[in-house]
Amino acid sequence: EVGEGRGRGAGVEGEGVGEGLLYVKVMTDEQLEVLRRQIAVYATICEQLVEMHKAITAHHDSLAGMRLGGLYGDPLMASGGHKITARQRWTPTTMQLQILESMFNQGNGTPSKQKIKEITIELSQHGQISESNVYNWFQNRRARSKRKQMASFPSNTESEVEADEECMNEKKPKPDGSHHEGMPAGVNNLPMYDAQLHSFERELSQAQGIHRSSESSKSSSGS
Amino acid sequence: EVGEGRGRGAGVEGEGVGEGLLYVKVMTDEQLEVLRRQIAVYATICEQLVEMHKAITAHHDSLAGMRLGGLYGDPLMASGGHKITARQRWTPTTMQLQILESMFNQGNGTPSKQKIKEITIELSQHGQISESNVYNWFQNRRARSKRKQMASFPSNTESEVEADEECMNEKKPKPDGSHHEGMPAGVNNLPMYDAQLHSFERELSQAQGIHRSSESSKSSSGS
DNA sequence: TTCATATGAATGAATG
DNA sequence: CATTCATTCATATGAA
Repeated sequence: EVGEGRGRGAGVEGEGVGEGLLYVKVMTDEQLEVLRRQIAVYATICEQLVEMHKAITAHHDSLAGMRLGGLYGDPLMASGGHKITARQRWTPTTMQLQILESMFNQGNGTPSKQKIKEITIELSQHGQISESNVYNWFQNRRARSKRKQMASFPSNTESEVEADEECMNEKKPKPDGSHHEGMPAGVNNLPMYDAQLHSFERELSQAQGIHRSSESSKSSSGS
Repeated sequence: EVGEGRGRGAGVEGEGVGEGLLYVKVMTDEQLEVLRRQIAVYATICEQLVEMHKAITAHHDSLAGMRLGGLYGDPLMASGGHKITARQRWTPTTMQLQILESMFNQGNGTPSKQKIKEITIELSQHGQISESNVYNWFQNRRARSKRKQMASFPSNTESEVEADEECMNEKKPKPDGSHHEGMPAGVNNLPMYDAQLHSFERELSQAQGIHRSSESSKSSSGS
C-alpha cells in the first residue's frame, strides 16, 4: 500500500528507536539531494511514460483512449518537464585544467589514490573540486586520449594510412536516435508526493484496464 | 514538473521533530520511511507503465529496439546476419537491482560461489543474467561503496557552508564528498535507489525512442 | 528550437 | 579484494 500514513517505519536499518528526538536521522545536504533527485526523476519518468502512453492510445483511438481524461488535466503533469537542474556537473576552472593537463602530460599515467588526494588539495585552491572529480578527469582524459589514437590510425605507430572501413564507425557511433534528453531531475525541496502518487495509482489502474482490453499478455519482444 | 508545491517541504507528516529545526536536515524514522515508500511506489508505477508500454508498442510497431525490458537478451542474434547493435554489457533490470541491493544490504559480504549460483538463478527470473554478472556486481558494489565512504563528510553541521547554493555560474561545487569526517548520527547507508533510477532512465529513453520511431538513421554521416 | 559535440559521471567487466 | 579500463549516459554549450 502506498500512503497508509503512519505505520511505524523504522524497520529501515535496524535502529529501532522510537520517536525519541535524540535519535533522529540526520541527513546531510548531499543525502537530501540524492533523495530529491530520485523522487524527481521518478516523477519525471512517470510523467513521460504516461505522456507516451497517452500519445499511443490516442493515436490508435479504439481502446477508449480518452478514458484517461482526468489524466490529461492532472496537476502533476500539468506542467511539462522542466529542468530546474541544480548544480551537478563539476566544471574545472581554467587554472585547474591547466594543472591537470600538465600533470597528465607529465607522464604519471597512474594517478593512484594518494596522488589524487594531493592533487585534489592543490586544485581546491583554485576552485571547488573533489577527489572523484580528479579521479574521473584522469580516467576520462586517458580514455579519450587513447580513443583518439585509435581513431586516427588503427595500427600502431607504424602506418597511418590504413583503410579499415570497419573502424570508422568508432568516431561517431551515434545511431539514429540514440540520444535523448529530458531527464532533468532536481527539486528544490521535498514536496507532498502522496496526492500525486494516489493519482497515479488511479490512472495506472485505468490504463491497465484499457490496454488489457486489446492486449492480453505482455509478451515483450519477439525476435 | 514534479512538485510544484514549492511551499514548504518536508511536510511529510509533521510530527515528532516538526519542521521547526529545518536548519539542519533532520528526518525521523517515520519520515524516512515515507520517503522510501514513495520512492518504491514510483518504482512500481514506472515498472508497470513500462510493461504496459511494451505491450502496446509491441503490436503496433516493430523497430529494432526491443531492448526496452532492460534486457534485449537475444544472444542468438547471430542468425540474423547483422549486428543489431548488440550490446555486450549486461544491464540489470530494476527488479534484479532491487534484489541485488537488498542482498547487499543484508550484510553478508561476498556471497560464496554457491550463493552466486542461487542468486543468479533467482535473478534470471527477471531477466537475462549470468553468474559472472552477479559476481562482478557484488565486487563493484562493495568497492564503490567503500570508496564513497571515503568521501563522506559531515561533521560540522554547526554553522558553516550552507549558503552558496546558487553559485553555480562558473566553477561550482560538486555535491560529492568534499568534506571528510565521520558521520555524526550514522546514516551512511541511507539510500540505495540510485542505480535503479538510472536503469529506469535508460529504459524510458529507449521506450521513447521506440514509440517515436519514424526516421531511420540519419546519421550525421559526413566524415 | 534542434542538433552536435565535449566532457563529467556511472558502472559492468577485466586485471593484479 | 584493489585498481583500472572501456563503454555509455547525461548535461552543458555552441552552431545551424
